[in-house]
Amino acid sequence: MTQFPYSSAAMTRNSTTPMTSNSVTFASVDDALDSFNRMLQMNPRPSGVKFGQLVSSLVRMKAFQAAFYASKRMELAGVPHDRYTLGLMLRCFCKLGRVDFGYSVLSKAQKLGIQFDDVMLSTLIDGLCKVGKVIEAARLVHKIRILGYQPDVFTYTIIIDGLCKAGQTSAGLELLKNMKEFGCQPDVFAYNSLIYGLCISSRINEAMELFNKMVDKKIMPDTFTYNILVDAFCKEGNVLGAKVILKMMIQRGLLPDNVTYNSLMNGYCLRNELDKARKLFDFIDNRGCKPDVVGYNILMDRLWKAGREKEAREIFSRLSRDNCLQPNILTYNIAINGLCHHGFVDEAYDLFRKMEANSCLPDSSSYNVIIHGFLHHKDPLEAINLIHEMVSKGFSADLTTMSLLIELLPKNQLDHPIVQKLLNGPNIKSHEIVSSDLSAAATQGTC
DNA sequence: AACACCCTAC
Repeated sequence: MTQFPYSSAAMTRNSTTPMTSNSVTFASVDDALDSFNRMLQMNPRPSGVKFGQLVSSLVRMKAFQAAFYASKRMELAGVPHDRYTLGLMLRCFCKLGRVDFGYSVLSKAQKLGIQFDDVMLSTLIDGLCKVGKVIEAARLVHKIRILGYQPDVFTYTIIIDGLCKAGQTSAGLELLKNMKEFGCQPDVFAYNSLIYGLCISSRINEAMELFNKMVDKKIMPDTFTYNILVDAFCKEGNVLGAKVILKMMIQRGLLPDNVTYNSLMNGYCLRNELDKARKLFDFIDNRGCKPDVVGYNILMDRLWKAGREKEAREIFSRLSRDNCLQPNILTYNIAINGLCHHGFVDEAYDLFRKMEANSCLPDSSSYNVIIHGFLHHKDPLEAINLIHEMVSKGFSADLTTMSLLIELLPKNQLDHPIVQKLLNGPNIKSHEIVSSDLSAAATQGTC
């Protein structure tokens, strides 16, 4: 095992990936940032390549905000960007939903005389799709083709995925034909995107046809393919269909994973078979393939909804006791919602306030859930304060929350100054606030 | 160095 030389914390290379000179893995985001801070203080400073490796490790941990900051600090410290670090920065912006800054990375590359490549363009196209700008993304593909870039199987798959998620599955199927005509062979990724698109548009029969077609073409379905189909059958309440797919999956030599089990558990719950769902949960637990956070979330939510309070609470505390698992934001939102619906609003509020300390910042859903709790069961005036707090943090109260507030608030409170402000003042869109720091960096002309 | 699946609020 090779040690990254700037780290005091224990650090491992990912044993499942080949050991390459530019891949380095940290145990946690904090470890990576500690290492980064040490590197910045060193004299002489480590090479740009080492900084690039570090930023890359943050990106692989999906710590995009941290990766962006690191990359920015590296730049301010005078370490020059190269094609690699600019590509990472672009990826961070796109993953954070800031394609606008993504474009500025490209112009920055141009200014620095760094030629951007197909990978960077594909990253940008994916960023556009992910913020719902599929048409702009498709136009960009057209434009780059004119400029002489050849879209490859990645680029096409990104657009197909974007079209499917925008509800344009038929256009996605059309693009599958077109890419073949352009000499680009679709792979398992492209088929998975389309099968997923057909499933979420309730076209499960066509999804199965496409599945058979890909097998005919000797493109081997993988775990993702089977998971998509298992989930689709489960959501239809057709657990028998789901089991057929599961059997096919196992016959192919693929093992069901947490995603498969979670979908099945969800399927049983939707059929009101909560006790198979529980059995399945315990079955996974006894198999060495532990339930993951999502599994806990699904089961806890369905138990709350079935009014099985004691069991729902037990699932939550079991998750909190598990050393390997961390409740995520959805865990809290589900628990808060369940508590509120059963009248435990004070307890829900305590949990809401504990989120931050447990390194889970409340999001707009957390606020909406607790505010609904207050509106329904307790004190509409307290709800006003919370709405004010959420808006001041840059989240928007959703329409349901606002209309519920107006409905439930005593008439003599409607002219409450905070209420008037909420009703008249423009709410700040969350995405404009979440990355206000990114905006600051952008307006300084540095990115 | 770019792409895919499972969980919340009405």
